[in-house]
Amino acid sequence: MRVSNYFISTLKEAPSDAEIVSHKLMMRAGLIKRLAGGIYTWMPLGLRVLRKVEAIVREEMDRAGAIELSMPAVQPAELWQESGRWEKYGPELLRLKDRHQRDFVIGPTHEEVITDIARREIKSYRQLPVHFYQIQTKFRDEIRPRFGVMRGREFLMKDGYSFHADHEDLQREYRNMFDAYSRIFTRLGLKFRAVAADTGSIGGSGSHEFHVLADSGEDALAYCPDSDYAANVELAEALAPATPRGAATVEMARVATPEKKRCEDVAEFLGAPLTQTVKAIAVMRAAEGETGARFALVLLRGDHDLNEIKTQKIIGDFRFARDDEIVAALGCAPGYIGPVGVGGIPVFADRTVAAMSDFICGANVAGYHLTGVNFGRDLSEPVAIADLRNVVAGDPSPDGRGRLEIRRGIEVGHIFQLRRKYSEAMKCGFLDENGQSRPMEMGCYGIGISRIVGAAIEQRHDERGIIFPRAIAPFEVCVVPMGYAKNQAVRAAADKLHADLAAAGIDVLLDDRNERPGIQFADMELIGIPHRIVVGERGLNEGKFEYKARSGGEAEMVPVGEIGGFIQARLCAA
RNA sequence: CGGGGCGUAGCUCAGCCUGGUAGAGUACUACGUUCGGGACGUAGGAGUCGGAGGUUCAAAUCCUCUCGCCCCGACCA
Repeated sequence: MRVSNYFISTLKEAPSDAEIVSHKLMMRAGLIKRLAGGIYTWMPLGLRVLRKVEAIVREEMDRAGAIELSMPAVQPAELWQESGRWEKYGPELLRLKDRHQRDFVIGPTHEEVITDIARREIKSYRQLPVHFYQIQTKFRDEIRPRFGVMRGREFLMKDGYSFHADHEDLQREYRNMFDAYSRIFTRLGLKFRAVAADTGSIGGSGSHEFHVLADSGEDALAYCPDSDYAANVELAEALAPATPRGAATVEMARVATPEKKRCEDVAEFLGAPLTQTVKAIAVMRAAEGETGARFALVLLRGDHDLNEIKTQKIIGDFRFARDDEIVAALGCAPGYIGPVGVGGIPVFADRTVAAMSDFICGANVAGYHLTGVNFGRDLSEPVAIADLRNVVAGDPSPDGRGRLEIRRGIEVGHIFQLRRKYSEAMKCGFLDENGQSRPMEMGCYGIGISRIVGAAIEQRHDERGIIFPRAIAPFEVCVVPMGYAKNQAVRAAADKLHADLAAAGIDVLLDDRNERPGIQFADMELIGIPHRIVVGERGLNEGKFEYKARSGGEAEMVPVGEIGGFIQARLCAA
C-alpha cells in the first residue's frame, strides 16, 4: 500500500477530552474518530487493526470447534421479559419502540437470542454439545463512557455460547475455551493473566477473566508468585489473621484530634501505626436487619478498603449513608464516627478488625477519637465477623502457599459457566438417552475485540507513539524513502522494495509522500508500524538500506540484496 | 443520577473579570527557498464564539434556560 493511495490523518496534539494514553494515541494516529459519547468511527488504519484482532479470534474459535453465526443487534423485548432481564438490566439496556409501539432492545449481549435458537433447533442429546459464536457490534448505554474505545457504549465483541447435556461436558468446554483464550492473547502478542472472577449480574457459577496487564487498568488483580493462584481483587479472599486477638492492656481514653478526620491523619497525629486504627463506614441497607435498623456500621482496619461485593453478600444490598443520615443516627459528623456506644445500631466487622485490641477509633464526638478500645470490654462483639475488605499486597495467599501481589489489568475476556440459568428460565430443554426432558447446561465466553486494540496500546507505547505487536499492526513494515519525489534512484529502489515485500505476502506501507523526513518518521512511529526500512541516497551509494525496529535497538545497514530474508527473519522473530 | 470543570477555525488554546472591528500556534491552499528527525518566507482560505432567550445603542464577554463534553463516586467485554 502506498500512503498516497491510502488515508492517514495524524495529529500533533491529542484532543483535550482524551485522558489515557491509549485514547490519546488512537486519536493522534487517526485510528478512530469520535461521533458521540462512547461512539467511534473506525478509520481505515484503525479498522485494519480491528480486523486483525478479529481474524485471530475467529481462527482460534474455529480451531477450538466453535461455529460462527450472526445474531440481530435489535431484539424483541419479549425474550428479555422471559429471561427476567427486561426488569433486571436497568438503564444500561437501550430500549426502543418500533412504529407499532412494540418494545425492542439494542442487544448488549445475546444469551436470550441464542437460547431461543437452541430451544427451537436442539431437541436431542445427539445434537449436543454445540458451541455457537459471533463477532458483532454491541451497545451498552454506559453511565459514563470513557477511555475512548476501552469503555465505549458501542463496541465490537466476540460472544460465544455453548450447550451441553450435563455439567461435566460444560466443564470440558470451559477448559477448552480457557486454553483457546490463552492461545488468542498469546498470539495477539499481549502480556495477560487469567484470574478467577465474580460472576456478576449474568449469574451462574465458575468464571475466569482474562486481563491485559497495564498500570492504567481499571481492575486490581491479586496473584501469588509462588503458586498459580490469581483472582480479581473483587473476589480474592482475605484470610483471618493467623494470630488471635490480644488481651486488653490499656484503659480506653478519649483524646482530642482536631481536624483529623482520615485514619492516616489521626494515626500520624497520635504517633500510632495506621494498623492500630479502625475506620467505621456508615451504610444504609436496602432491607431492615434483625434489629430493625437500616443504618449500620462496617468496621475496617485504617489501612484497608471496603470490598463492596463481599459486603453486599453479608449485609445485603446497601448504599453509603449520606452525611445527614450519619448525623441523625450518631449525632456526629463523618470523620469522628465509631462503634462505641452506638446502642442498637448493628456493627459488622472485618476479620482483621475482630482480631484487634487496644485500637483507635472515632468517638462519635466531633474532634475526638478513642484510644485503647477493646471488644467485649468497651463495646459489644460485632453482630457479624466476615471478610469485608480488599486484599492488599503482602496478604497471605488463600491457597496457603505464599503471599499475594497486586497488579492492575484491563479485562478483555471473560468465560462463564452459566449452568441452567437461562435454559430453565426460557425452557430450553432436550431429550436425553432415556427420553427424559432436561434443561441444557450452558457456558458463555466473551472477548472485547475493540477493547483489545486500546488495551494493546495501553500496554505497548512510548513517547513517540504506538508500538503494535506484529500480529495486529495495521502494516507490518514501512518503507520510508528520503526524497521520493526528487531522487530517481531512491524512487526506483523504494518502488522495487515495496513491490518485492508485497509480493512476499508482507503487509507493507510505502510512504511516497512528498514530505520532509521528520514528518515521515514521526508519522510511521506514531501509528506503530513494527519495522522500518529507510531508502536513502546515502545508503544506496553503499548498496544498503537502513533497518530499524519500532520497539527499540539501533538502526542497522542491510545490503539491498539481503533485505528480503532479513525482514522475513525479523517478522518471524516478532 | 449527585458533586466539580469546560464549550471560540480540523486540533491545542488566548480573548470573557472590566461589553465596542474575532485572535495566536498548528493543520490546510499557492509560490519560492529548503529536505536523513515534526523547516522558513510571502500570500491565502477557514469560525452562525455550542444553542435559545434576555439586558444593552452595542454581547464571545453580563443574566436565564438548554444541549454537549470532560473529571470524581454506583456497572461490565
